[in-house]
Parts: sequence; structure tokens; C-alpha cells
Amino acid sequence: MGLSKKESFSARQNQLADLARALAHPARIAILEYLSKQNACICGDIVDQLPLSQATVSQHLAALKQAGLIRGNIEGASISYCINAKAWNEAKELLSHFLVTIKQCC
Amino acid sequence: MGLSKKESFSARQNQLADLARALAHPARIAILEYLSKQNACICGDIVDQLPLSQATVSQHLAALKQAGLIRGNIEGASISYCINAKAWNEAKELLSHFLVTIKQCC
DNA sequence: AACAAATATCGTAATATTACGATATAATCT
DNA sequence: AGATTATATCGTAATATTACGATATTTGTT
Repeated sequence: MGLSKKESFSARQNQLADLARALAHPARIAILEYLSKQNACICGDIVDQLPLSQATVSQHLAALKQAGLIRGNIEGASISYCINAKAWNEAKELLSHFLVTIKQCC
Repeated sequence: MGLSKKESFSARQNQLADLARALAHPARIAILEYLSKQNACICGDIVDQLPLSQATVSQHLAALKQAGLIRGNIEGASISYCINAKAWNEAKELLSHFLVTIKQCC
């Protein structure tokens, strides 16, 4: 019928899948790369960097925020986004570990 | 309105997103882990390992195959799946590199 | 207070994903 | 050849994602 059977899988498997899903759009990859390139958190012009409408970018930002990968700090009238260091490191650890443990047989 | 604007992003960004998308379901994570756990390629009973119908598992296998992450070798009446070593290593490299290059600012 | 700027949310349309039963296909066995 | 087994594909329903215009919200400015 269509809805994911998440409850049938382990918490870790779901965590990995959720993380991968957060990265599963080129716009979100681009957003993370842009935030990373700025070495300060003075970012509020992400919309100008992407070929997408303000509403759509906001939606992608919300997806990254929900995954915990970025934070948004209110900075006057605008919002300064940045990578959530702690969550990012955890995500990196989780994914890296998964990537390494998958072994080939032939 | 609704279809991804893939062409507006770099090939690498799309490659990363496609790879992440292939991993963006717990069933596919579980399949990869199961294939990895078997140290030979005698795999054809993935359906029994998952709480999903044969048709659905086949669909997930097709997704992993399309992403290049697994191969299926015809082995008599059944099919023996295994991790595609070369493609997996490339994917691992691509993703690991991305994970490492994203830097936090605060 | 009125206005402008930045961002989020709503409503909605198009498309994609997930899931499964039914059926097709292909190989092996009797 | 006919039956059996393994896997893929089709059809379809439910749900999720992507995209954007319009509108709401929040904050700073005049």
C-alpha cells in the first residue's frame, strides 16, 4: 500500500536511511557545500546561490534542519545557518562506519 | 512543478545525491548488510531475510542494481547477488570525501 | 505606526517512491 | 512435455517529495 515499514528495521538501519535521505537531493548537497565553504555562519543568501525559488530552498533547509545536520540562528531580521557540528560528526561517523563495514565477496 | 531540476546542479552533486538516494531506505541498507555478511556470493534468499514481499524486495534490488552497487549473476534457476566491488569502492570514496570536506564553522 | 526585507508556511500540482498481488519469464526437475 | 522454483515485471493504490506562487510572520528601518 505504500507507506514505509520502518518499524520492521533496526533503529540504526533507519538512522542510516534517514541520513542518506537527507543527502539525497543535489540542492541539499549544494547547500551543505555552500555552508561549508563560508568559514563563518553569516549565511542568509543561500537562495541566490541556487536555481530554485525561495520557498523551495526553505523547504530543503527545513529537511536538513529536521535531519539535525544544520542549525539556524536568528540574526536580526535574517537567519544565519550553519552546519551542526555535533550532529554532523555523528552522522559522518555513522555513515563512514557503514561504508567501511560493507565488504565485498568476489 | 515537481520534477527535480537535476540539470542545474553539477555532475558530482547529482552523483552524490543519487548514491545517497540508493541508501535512503532501511530495506536497502539491510540488503547491503546481508550481502556483506555472507562471505560468498551464494545469495538468493534475501526475501526470507526481510519483512517485505518478493515483489518489493525485487524492486529494492533493482534500485541497488541501477545505482551500480550490486550485481546479479545468473546461477542456474536462481540469481546470486553480490556487492559490486569496484562501484562500491568508488561510491565509498565519493561519499567519504564529501563527508570529510564539509567543515563546521562554529 | 507604516514600510521594507528575510524567512517560513500554506495550498496545490506534478512526479516519485513504496508496497503488494497477479502474472510473466526462465531454468531445473520429474 | 508438464510441474516446480526463482526472479522480474505489470498494474495499481497509498504516500512522499519536489517545486512554486501566494501569503503569513518576524524583525529592522524610516
